[in-house]
Amino acid sequence: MSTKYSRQRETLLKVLCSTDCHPDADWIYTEVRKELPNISLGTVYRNLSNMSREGTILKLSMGDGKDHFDGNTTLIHHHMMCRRCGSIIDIFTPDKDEKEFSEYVSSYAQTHTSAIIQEHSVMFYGICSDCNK
Amino acid sequence: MSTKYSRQRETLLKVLCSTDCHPDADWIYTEVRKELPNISLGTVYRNLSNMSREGTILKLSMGDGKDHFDGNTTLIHHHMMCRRCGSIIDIFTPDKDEKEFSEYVSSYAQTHTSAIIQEHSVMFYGICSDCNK
DNA sequence: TCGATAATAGTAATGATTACTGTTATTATA
DNA sequence: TATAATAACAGTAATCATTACTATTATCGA
Repeated sequence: MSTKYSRQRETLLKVLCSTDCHPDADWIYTEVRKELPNISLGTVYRNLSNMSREGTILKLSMGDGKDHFDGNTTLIHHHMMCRRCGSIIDIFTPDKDEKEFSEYVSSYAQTHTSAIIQEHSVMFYGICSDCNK
Repeated sequence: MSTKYSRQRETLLKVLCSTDCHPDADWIYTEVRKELPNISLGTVYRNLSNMSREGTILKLSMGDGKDHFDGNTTLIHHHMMCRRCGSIIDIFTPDKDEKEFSEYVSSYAQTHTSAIIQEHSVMFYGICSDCNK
């Protein structure tokens, strides 16, 4: 069951990678339809699900009832959800700091449990700079 | 609009606090019905929502499509979801370490963004000790 | 005891996501 | 290039978690 090319998936990925707004499936659906008016919502969901499972994109569950997606997987960074406007913003940190941070967080948990820690995700909540003006 | 007592809420809280399995709304509904057979699912959701907003209980969004709840808010701890069985387990850490950890995580983000960081949640993913046997 | 109203039960509605099915597009191979 | 196998699709129905609505009930202060 090798992966076959599809224009739908290519376009979807292009749309997702050209924004930093961490959209949900419906936003992506709306945007992709501007280029492929007949794409189906199921196709959007299926591709988002497949690509996040494979690690091509990132799925974010921030507790607002729907999943958000991030096309930027090359540059490690964190996310904050604004309590006022609901937007999700990136928090970029220097690579060297990030390595240390990630190591600290995972080993912090690993030293206190007999389970095997494979991954972790850190979510921040607060007020974005736009809402704070 | 002061809060009035209700046996439904009391029972729900008692049920939630007497387990460490981080149940979802439906599990809680099933359990509470053993004591209050006529409680409605809406009442469960409304109370879970109210109590987590007030901080009486904790809502966990771990990315499996539904919310989980934790009645233990007095002892700060972390959570890991098992990739194999889906269960959520607690990771307890010494109080002094926890303070330092929490401070480190939030200041790590705060020094790299102009947004106001208010809270953070750290979720771990891996294989629980039961699944690792 | 009574009145105001918070909370409820029961049900309908919503919103996000998944499943299904017949059709289309991709790709390896003849 | 034609063909055959099948991955992916469009369109739609179904599911699941959650919220909204409404008439009734329970709490609680006066």
